Amino acid sequence: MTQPDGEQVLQTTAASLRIVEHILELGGASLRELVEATGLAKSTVHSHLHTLAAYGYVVNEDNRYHLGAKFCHLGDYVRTRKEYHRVAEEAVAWLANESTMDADFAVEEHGRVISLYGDLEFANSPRFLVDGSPFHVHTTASGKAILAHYDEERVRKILDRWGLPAPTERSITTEEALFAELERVREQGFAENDGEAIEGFWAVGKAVRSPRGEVYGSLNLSGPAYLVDDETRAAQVELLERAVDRFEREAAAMYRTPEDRGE
Amino acid sequence: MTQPDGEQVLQTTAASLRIVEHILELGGASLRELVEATGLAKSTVHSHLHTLAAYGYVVNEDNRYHLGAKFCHLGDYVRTRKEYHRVAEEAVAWLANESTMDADFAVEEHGRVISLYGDLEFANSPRFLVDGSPFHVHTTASGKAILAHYDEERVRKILDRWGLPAPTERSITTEEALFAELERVREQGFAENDGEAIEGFWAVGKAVRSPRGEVYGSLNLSGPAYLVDDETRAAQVELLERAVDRFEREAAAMYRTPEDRGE
DNA sequence: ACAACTCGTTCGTGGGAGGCGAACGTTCTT
DNA sequence: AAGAACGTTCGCCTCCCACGAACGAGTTGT
Repeated sequence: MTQPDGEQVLQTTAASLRIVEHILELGGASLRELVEATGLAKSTVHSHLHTLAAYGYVVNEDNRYHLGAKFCHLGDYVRTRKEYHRVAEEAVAWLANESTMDADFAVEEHGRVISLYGDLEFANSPRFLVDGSPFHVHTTASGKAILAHYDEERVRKILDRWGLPAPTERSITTEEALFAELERVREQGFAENDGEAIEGFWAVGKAVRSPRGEVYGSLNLSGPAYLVDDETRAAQVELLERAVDRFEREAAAMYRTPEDRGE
Repeated sequence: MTQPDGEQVLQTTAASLRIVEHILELGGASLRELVEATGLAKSTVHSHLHTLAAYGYVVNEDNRYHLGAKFCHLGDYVRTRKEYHRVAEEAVAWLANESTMDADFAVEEHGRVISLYGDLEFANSPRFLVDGSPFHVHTTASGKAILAHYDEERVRKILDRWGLPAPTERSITTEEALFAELERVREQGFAENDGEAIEGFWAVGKAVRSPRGEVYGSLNLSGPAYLVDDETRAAQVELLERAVDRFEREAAAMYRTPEDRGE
């Protein structure tokens, strides 16, 4: 769950947002459950829910509160907002088709990694059940792939904010190790993740960048580690590289404007 | 845009939510634009944005505020929350494949109709450009299909809250006309919409219900009115009926439990 | 059938937090 | 270099949120 940083935030709004996240976490909740989860007074939670409901962010189905369908639309809007969204979707679809693994495209936001488009089979399987919450950058292939192209200061800022929690034994736990890993990523051109976020879950990721070097996000292939040997691993990297290459060329073409020609 | 009803709502939270919706409407906005849109003080808007950003609901890309990727996850959660979501997705995919029209599945929430799953080509075309915001029940095929199975009181409550605005000349504008239309929908088993929400945009919808008669939502086919003649119209209805039938049978099988057998 | 319990809703009050305006910082423009 | 435009920070005053208590509805047990 997302924690607020130490700074000054509007407590009323923050309480409402926390309630939303508790509903998400609990998969729908009764008033009582939310009172327990938040530690607020019954009447307080009630009025938050009332407000959220008035705006359509929450629905009440026989005394259990759920998130409203409005989030679907907001989500769709976010997904289609970026100019490159068609290209990204196509890339993911192509990868999912060519590979036996899961494919997705993830972006970094506020120092966390979030999957924007994805064709996820394994991740949703009972064996792994990846919850939707954003991942820490240092535990994912996508995060490392993206961070490898940031300058050191930007990386440090993220680490300062979120730290280096270790969800598994293989997770990176020191800044030193992370910066070494990022160097390795830059050298080999892609990032790998062998059970660093989720036990037994493997992934490769490669950053997608604009001609100017800004990082859009990262294309990734992932699946159960036991399916991966040297051969399949090489094949996944090969696929990724082709997908990223096409993505970057198409995005570049899309952004080309008269002034670019002049320069 | 969603308006709060007259009741007492938490003003701080409400202001934050309104800011979110303004960002959506404006497709990303600067602080100044939001100050103008909301009428609040610069510093006030700023602190709202700061709070929303702290929780990941808003991102700042070079001084323009956008909605955060977190909405994608919340949206995905909402979409997959309902137990029938797989069945609904399959039904939409099947319809989209069989028909030349757009297919979608919509639900009623807080008196508005919202499309949960959809394969929308025409609706996103420049000619129509359906914005994501929820529709009024009386202007859509899905809304009418759903309302036809509600009791009169429930329908009146919705009308009292939202009224009967007329986005086009063909829109239904009186309660009387709407109730007559709902009666017709019940008789023929499906609802039709000929440019009542959007000029030149046609749709048919049919409610999907549980064995107990609760309405899950409505499956719909839609597209440009100029593509529709008597023959295609009949074909769409035929497809819809088959899809709804399968949906209902599969959903019923899913919910069948030992106790249902006993009763 | 009644009482006891649980859970959701409503109401009135005090104190803290949110909204405002002014001042400051920063980035472009001319 | 001066000015404008915009984002950010600060401190105070007022209002509105958070609380607790009382109420109502629905459920269980004996």
